[in-house]
Amino acid sequence: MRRTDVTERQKKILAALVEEYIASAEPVGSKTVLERAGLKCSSATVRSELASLEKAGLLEQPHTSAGRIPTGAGYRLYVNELMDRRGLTEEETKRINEALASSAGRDLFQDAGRLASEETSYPALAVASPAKALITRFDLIYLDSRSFIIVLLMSDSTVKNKLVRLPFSFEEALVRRLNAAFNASFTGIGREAITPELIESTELGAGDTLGLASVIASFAAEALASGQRAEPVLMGSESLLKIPEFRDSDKAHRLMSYLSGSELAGLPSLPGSGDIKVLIGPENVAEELKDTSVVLASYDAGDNMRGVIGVVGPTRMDYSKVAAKLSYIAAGLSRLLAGRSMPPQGFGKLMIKGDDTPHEG
Amino acid sequence: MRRTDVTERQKKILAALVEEYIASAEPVGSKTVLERAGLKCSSATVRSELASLEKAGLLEQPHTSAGRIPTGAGYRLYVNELMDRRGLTEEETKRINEALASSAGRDLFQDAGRLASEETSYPALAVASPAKALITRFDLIYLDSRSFIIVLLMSDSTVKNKLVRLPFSFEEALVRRLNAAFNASFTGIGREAITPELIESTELGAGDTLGLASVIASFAAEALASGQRAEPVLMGSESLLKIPEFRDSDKAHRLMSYLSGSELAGLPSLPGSGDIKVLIGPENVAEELKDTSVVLASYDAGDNMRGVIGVVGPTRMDYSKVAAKLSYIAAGLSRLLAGRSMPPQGFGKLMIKGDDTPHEG
DNA sequence: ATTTGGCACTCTTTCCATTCGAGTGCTAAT
DNA sequence: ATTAGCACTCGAATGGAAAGAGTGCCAAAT
Repeated sequence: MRRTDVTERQKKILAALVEEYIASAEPVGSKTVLERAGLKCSSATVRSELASLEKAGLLEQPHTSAGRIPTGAGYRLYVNELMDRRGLTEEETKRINEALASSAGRDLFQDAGRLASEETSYPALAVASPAKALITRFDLIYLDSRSFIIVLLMSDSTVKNKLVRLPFSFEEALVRRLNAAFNASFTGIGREAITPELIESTELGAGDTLGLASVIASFAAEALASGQRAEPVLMGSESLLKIPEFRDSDKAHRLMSYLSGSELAGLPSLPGSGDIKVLIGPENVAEELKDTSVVLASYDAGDNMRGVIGVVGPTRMDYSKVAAKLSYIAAGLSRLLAGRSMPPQGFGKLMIKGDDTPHEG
Repeated sequence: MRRTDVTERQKKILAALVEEYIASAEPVGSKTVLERAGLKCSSATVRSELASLEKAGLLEQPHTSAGRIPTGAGYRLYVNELMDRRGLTEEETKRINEALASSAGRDLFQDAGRLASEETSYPALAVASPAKALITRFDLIYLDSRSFIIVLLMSDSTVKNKLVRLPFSFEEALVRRLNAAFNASFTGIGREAITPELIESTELGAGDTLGLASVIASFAAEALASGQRAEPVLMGSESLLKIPEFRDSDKAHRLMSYLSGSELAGLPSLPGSGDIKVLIGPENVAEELKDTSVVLASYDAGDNMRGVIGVVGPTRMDYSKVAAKLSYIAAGLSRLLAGRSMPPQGFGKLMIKGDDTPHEG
């Protein structure tokens, strides 16, 4: 059971078996291991070694008289100690760089997720860790006697806005007074601090008899709340269907439903920035992921925000490649998001940060 | 071949067969038809009628000595003339109403898509037809000597914004001058009108020696462009896997890839608002959809915008139910989006319209 | 004490032949 | 026209039998 029980030769055998299994998706027998590991012994010897490894809980047999496949523990040992951490080819890094660069600016999360999925051919998900941003500043832009725009500058330097159009008239002066009042009492507070009492006192303070304050407060509350929930994007879930393990429609369906439906709440404590976290099969908490592996890479999204990008695949997965690619993509994201010190595309040539993805009629 | 060749009894038989096939997903034989249609004749008669229908191109046999299934033309006749357009049950309408109401405001497209998918148990997609919105008004909010916010009010009443932070200082007065200059020369124009010359003249006019104008112009151009492309959302594609026709992983994979990857450019000329369009199997232009059916409903998204919501499923589909549900959802969307004259959720009680979905660090 | 060749054994997979059954098409009688 | 009856067809299900892959173990060899 203890790793120290595993001899050098056994490690070599385990590594060969895992690699073969990753490539072939089929139980591996003693003969095949022998070939791949290039050992100087007979298949009988390998067999007895395999039996030991099985006793140690690193391998298992689907049934008597089939080859063996790694257990979760087997993969874990492989990933921790045996795996040869090769990097990416030049072509691969180039491809990733280009893809990230070309998506510059818009929908970076989505594009990064798509990229991760395409590169690994597994479903990918990307989350920006919830920002606990507060409101730094209010601006109310008076448009005409019945409408104005609320512009909120958040502490994480995002900007949110809403156009408010009312069925009755109000004065520009009122909007100005409200602007000042909100800047005074609604900045730097959390959602729970927005109470009916606060709204009422703001209303009184600004002389608002029309209820505008409650509209503004409502939007403020919404803005504070929306930052709270992470919004995971899932890309390329259809690639599951190409994986032998998920040829079974039911299995694929279960996993896809979980991925697309879940809040991904089960996402484990995020790894530190730049780190890679590999969760192998049974190590996953979520029941639905028990026989899949999850590889996560975290990136620095700037302004103290941390994001995670990851893929979900069969336990039989080229961990080395996948980890390298995710890691590289995550680094690229960090570079693009955290620094943002490179010139924007288009006409400009200066650094820009903000929100440019509105949608809604 | 001409529809007039089809006798009343044949229509009855066709209808029974289609309905049975929709329910069972398996070729239907003469005996089953007889039972379901409740005809006063024998199975032999039905058989000869079936043979006629087959000759007319409305039915086909997967192989000799199996039951029959409808062809595209068969479904078409059924949908056009035979289908009994029953409405929704009270429970169904209630469920849809509640779902739409609860999503009020945020991510309505996405939620509507999800709803459509859940209700029909087919993959659903929702598109807002591209708005050709122009910029109505610029507001530049000066934050501090190195940053300001650009707020754009678009002609479709959405609002877009961006926080700009620069590595050098500038005066509030400059920002004010630029604000006026952009309001003068950049409102009401299309993207193609934003030329280097225009930017330069604006720069000169406002006395901008720092290049701020080009940053603002760049964002303006981006805002004008982003409205142009429709952004389809696809929901519930995993439900494909529950459908017998798509138990085959390869088939499912092909379709899912098409749906998630495509620009949905193949979406046919949209039906008029309130209309339902049914595209049966081979009627679809896209090769990938040749053996699926697409049901589309359009809705009115306000401000002259039109959206489409639809589902993709097997040709064997309960057209009546699906059409009714989509139609009802589309009507609900129209109500929520076009009018928007109902009080917003939260603290407010007045009508609100705008953009509240920023994301990006 | 480890390694090895050999061999019996176990299971799955594949293949074939057979049967089974649903459904048709045709014909002759009504 | 309709119908009962029947021969026919073709896929689906059934049931071994044979093949193949791989193991486990033992006795001999190193």
